[in-house]
Amino acid sequence: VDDQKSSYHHGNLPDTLLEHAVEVLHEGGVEGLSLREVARRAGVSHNAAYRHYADKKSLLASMAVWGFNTLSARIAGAVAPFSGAPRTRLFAAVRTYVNFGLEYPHLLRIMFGDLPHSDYPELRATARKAFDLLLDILAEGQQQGIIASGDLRQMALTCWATFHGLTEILVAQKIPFQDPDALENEQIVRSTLEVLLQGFSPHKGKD
Amino acid sequence: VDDQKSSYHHGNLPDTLLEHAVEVLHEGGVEGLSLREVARRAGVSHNAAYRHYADKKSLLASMAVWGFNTLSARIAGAVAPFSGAPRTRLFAAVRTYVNFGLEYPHLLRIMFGDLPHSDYPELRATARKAFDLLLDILAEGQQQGIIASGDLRQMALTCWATFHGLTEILVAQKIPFQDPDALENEQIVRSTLEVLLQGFSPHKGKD
DNA sequence: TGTACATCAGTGAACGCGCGTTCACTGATGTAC
DNA sequence: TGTACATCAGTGAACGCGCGTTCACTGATGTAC
Repeated sequence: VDDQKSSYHHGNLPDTLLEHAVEVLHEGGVEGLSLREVARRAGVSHNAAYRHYADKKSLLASMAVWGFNTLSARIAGAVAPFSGAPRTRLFAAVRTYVNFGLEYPHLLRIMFGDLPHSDYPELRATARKAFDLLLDILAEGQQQGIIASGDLRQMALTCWATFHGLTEILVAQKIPFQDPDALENEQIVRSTLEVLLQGFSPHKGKD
Repeated sequence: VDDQKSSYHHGNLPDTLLEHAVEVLHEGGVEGLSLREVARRAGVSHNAAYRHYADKKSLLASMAVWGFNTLSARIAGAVAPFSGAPRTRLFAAVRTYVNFGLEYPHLLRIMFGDLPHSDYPELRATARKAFDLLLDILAEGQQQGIIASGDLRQMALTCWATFHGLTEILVAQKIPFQDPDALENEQIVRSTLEVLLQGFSPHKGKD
């Protein structure tokens, strides 16, 4: 961001608005997110946004897309160093997911359902991209024999759902036991993943 | 509800408001929920609610409490016929949970986090009651030896998180594969539970 | 290099709206005697 | 059983607010010649 820039033309308003929107959302939730407030933060008149976003929902959609892209990038980054070790990769991935959710709880909610799904194909595509990262890791696990053969998509869905739900619960601080000896988030994530991996394991203990 | 009742005094406004609030929420989400609209539906002046609810947040809290109570009652009812069969009980419970979420998606979100958690002890208590139902079932499973010994609360948390997340994903229709041959919800729930139960199983296939 | 002009990106005033909440009130209810 | 009166549960008008969106506009930019 260059302060020397012309004070009339902004340079990169769309992205600047997006950044401030994410910030406003973070502070006040969806209820507190208004185009006017976002414009205010961007130091721009309250209707300048209409030059770049058709309406409020359009901005929300862009935020969700940004969210999925950021999430994907973080997961990809967290997973990269552990090539060939799907267990470690998976842990890195879900840990990243949970942390992302703890960092942007309201954004996560926008990403999942505050928007008319099918109206925004770009949203769908970026969500799909994030899901594919998970699929790849599980596929690798399957090749290495630590995950049973079977429908990978179903397993990926179960995995996603588990950590999505865990994130929401951690965010809400609605864990119904809040003892002083409560587990740290990190540990909760780890042991949840272990349950899941045992469930995915090919070594079935038939009884 | 008695139409013959005095037209001035309503009889049971608090509950009537609550019912309409749940309905309004269902139709328009949190964004669309206003005290005025709720009052309108109840056929009552727009400020009559203040006689029974201190403010809007207070009504939201009551809605969340209603949600947890309803959820608990449904789970208890679904689970009751299968005394002594924890596997079946667990399936009934999680199926009920998912269906509840599909029926009241916005309510579920209010129950989980739209509210200042600790400000509403009644909320916490009713949430806890629902969680205890799950704990009981898992405890029974542990006694019967189909669930490994270990921290029940951790397992219950994992279980809750899994199906909470699954519900959100199903609600959002954000399942990244939407093939015509996609699994039915019921089947997704069942196979997810099977993964989880294998994960909880005491018959560990150490490798 | 200089100028005319279309295009683009912003401004500021104004619109209509529904909201939460407060106020002074009024009608109905129930209790003391 | 009858009446006075406190209490309770509703009403209707009014408040101030911030919102999304539209309008006619103006300043900056870039391109054709």
